[in-house]
This record gives sequence, structure tokens and C-alpha cells, in this order.
Amino acid sequence: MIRRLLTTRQQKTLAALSTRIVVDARQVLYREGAPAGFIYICGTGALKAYRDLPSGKRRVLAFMFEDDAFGLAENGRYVNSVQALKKTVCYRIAREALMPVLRQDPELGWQFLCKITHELRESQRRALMVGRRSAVGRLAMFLKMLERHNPDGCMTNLIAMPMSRSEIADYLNLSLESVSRAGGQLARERIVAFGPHQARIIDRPRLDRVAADS
Amino acid sequence: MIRRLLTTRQQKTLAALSTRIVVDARQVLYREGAPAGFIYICGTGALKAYRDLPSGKRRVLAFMFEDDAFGLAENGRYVNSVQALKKTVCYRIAREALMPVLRQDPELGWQFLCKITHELRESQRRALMVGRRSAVGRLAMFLKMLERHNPDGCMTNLIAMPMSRSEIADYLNLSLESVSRAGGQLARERIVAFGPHQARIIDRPRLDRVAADS
DNA sequence: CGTCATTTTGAGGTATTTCAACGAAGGTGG
DNA sequence: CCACCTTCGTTGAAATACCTCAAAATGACG
Repeated sequence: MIRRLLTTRQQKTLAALSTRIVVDARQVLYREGAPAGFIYICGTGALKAYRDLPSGKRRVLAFMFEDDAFGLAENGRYVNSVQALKKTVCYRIAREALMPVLRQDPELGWQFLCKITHELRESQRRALMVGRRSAVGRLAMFLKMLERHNPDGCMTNLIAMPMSRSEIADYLNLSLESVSRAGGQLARERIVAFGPHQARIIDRPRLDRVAADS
Repeated sequence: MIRRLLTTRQQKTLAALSTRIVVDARQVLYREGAPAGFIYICGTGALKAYRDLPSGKRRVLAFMFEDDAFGLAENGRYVNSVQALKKTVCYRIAREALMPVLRQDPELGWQFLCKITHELRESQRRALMVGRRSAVGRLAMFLKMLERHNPDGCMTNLIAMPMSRSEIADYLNLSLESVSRAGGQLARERIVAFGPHQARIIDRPRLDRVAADS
């Protein structure tokens, strides 16, 4: 829920402005270049922000989970496309409606600033992750990143993976095959066990060691 | 100057809060992990935000030029180190002094929001750039990125390059040698001519073609 | 003008990518 | 309920591109 970081008053303010929308799996919320009318906050579920390159390749810039804000615009247009990975609930707010509210409630503006700052840090984190040379290292860091978004899974060592290998590849800047091979290696060495849309950490110390460095 | 996007009143507000500081070339403004007391805005000059990895490698997360804001914190500490590439003028604002001002001037908060949003877009742009397989492609995109920061140089085809090859390598996620070779190739093909801390575009269409795709 | 750092150039090693084919899974319709 | 089909995932072998190590050349600066 979006209430995690907000006061009750702010919740009311936002609730009055925002519309709750349900997005089906694989549904595209908006496309790169479309007029940017809304900003969004992810309630439940997961989405990806991606970009199709002239070469035909696709790059996933970010995965969005609960409480993540998205809908960045440049010159009034979205800079990348957003698609739901599974059935997802979002809250959307008209861009022009947001400004007057921020004028009245600077505290809320501060919250947004914090959120975008968080997004920026996350983006830099991804840059560091993709900078690694080895595919297994990248995948290991990716798994740990996913785990941070599933606080409940920390205890049970289970990691939810709503995205496909192909999407992981587009995010980690690897080929689909390399992701598969890296996963195979982690499984062969009994570090992680992969199931349908989820992973289970078997040997955390070793996972940490593989994910570390670089 | 920072006045580009601000109203006169906002300039006054900020001027009253901010301290003008001069940073010598190679001087480190702050280090990763240090208590984050200030946020900064680059006036004149150029800086780099970097991070030293356990492996000994160094990653440059971003280059900062005129009007760029930096000084992101996480839990009250800077997340990366910042060093000046040459003599640079910055304006710094105490973090605790900023909050009350934003409360009084939501418009200013909006400006900050826009700035951070811009940073985020730039970070994603870098992700796309580093995603390219070929070193020459990455370097070509990098040159075009630099050109966007030197609006005056667009006409004369000159690009200022305050950073060293090594720093470019750490930014593009390449080895220093690869950057050198990529530059050599661009020079050999008469696409770009490199001088001391600057580059001149000879054949823009071809540079665009090399930078395009991926 | 000498010293030191930066940059360039060369050759070999290693990682991922690519191309190709196989196997598995999930959804659809008969 | 099963067969079919499309999508996704896995595995293998060769090619490409960068990385590493090493040494020479260039440039910066006192």
C-alpha cells in the first residue's frame, strides 16, 4: 500500500486525487512517446519500464514493485513504456492535478522528492550490477535486489520472480541464454534453487560471496 | 549559472541559503559514506560522482556540469564520492536548512523535483549507452552526450572533455585501453579528431550513425 | 630539461554472444 | 480430456569483442 510513507492527511489528499486502476498481466500501461497525462504509484503487483531500440533489442530500465512511483515525462511525453508483469493495482494521478496539491502541501512534495531520489539510487545500483563482467555475478546481485522488494521472503529464503528470463536478460544486459546458463550454474552449485516464478536461496553465504565484489 | 530555471525570488531565497565554494582540480568534495550535511549545485566547471568497489575497480556513476544538482543521501550518508575534474564553482546548501524553505516555497520544491527527475533520466541514458556491445558505439554516444552539455560547442563542432581516458573508461564500463582504441578508430576513420581535453567532430552524419542503434 | 603520469599500441586469453536445435510449459479448441 | 500450438527455457559449438599483461611513446608539469 502507498500508506507506508505517508501521513493520514496525505493519504486522504492523494486518495481524493488518485484513481485506482487494475492492470492485467502483460497489459501495457503506456508507451514511450505517448502524451504523459498521469503519474503512477504501484499498489500491488509488479511492472517493468522498458524501451525498444532501433536495433530491435529491448532494454528493461527498471522493475517496479509496491510503493514505487513512475511516469516520468520529458517535454510532456513518457520516456519509456510500462507493462505489467502480472495482475497489478496502480494508483494514478493526473499531472495537472498534482501541482496545485504540492503547492498546498509541501510535505507531500518532499515525499515525492524522496521517492524519485530512491528511484535514482536504484538506477545507479543497477548500473553497478550491470557493470559486473561475469553473468553469474550479475544474476546473484539481481536475486538479492529482488529479495529486498519481498521483505516477507527474507525469512523463508524465497524470492518471487514475476519476470521471465528474457526480461531479466534485457534488464541485466545479457543474452537470454547467458541468464539461463548463469541460473543453471547457481543451481548446479546448490546455491539457489529455481521454481516457477520464484527462487529459493539454499546457501546464502555463498550467494553473498558471488554477488559481492565488482 | 543556477538562475536558468529559477525565478528572481527563488534565486534570492537560495542565495541567502547557499554558500559559494571553489573546488580545485582533483579535489574531493565528499566521500562515500561521509555524513551528508549538504546538497550541491554545480555552477561552473565539472565533477564526477564515483564509487570504489571492493575489487579495486572504480566506477564513475555520473559527470556533473553546470546546473547539475548532486549530494544524494541514504540514511544521512552520501552514497558516492564526488571529485572535481577541474577548477569548479559549486553552491552548497545545508540539508536541514532546505526543508523549511521548501515548506514555504512549494514552487522551489517542484524545481528540485524536476532536477532530480532529470538526473534520473540521465542515469537511464547512461544505462542505455553502457548497454551497447561495441566500444566505439559507446564512445560515440558519450561524445554526443558531452556535446549536449556544451551548447556553445554545437556550432563549432568542438566538444570539451575535462575528464581523462581512464575516467571515461570507468564511466563507460570499458578498460582504459578499449577507450583508447575506440578513440583511435574514430580518429583513423576521420569521424572525430581528438585534442588536449577536447574533441572535434569532423563527420557528424557518420558519428550519428555510429552512435545510433543499440 | 628531466621526471612522472597518461596514453597508445601489440599479442594472447576469456568471457559472452550468436546461431541452431531440442525440450518443457501453458493456453486453446475440439 | 486430450491434442495442438505458441511461447519460454535449456543446451551445444563456433565466433566475436573486450580484457589483461606488457612495453613503448607521448604529454604534462615542476
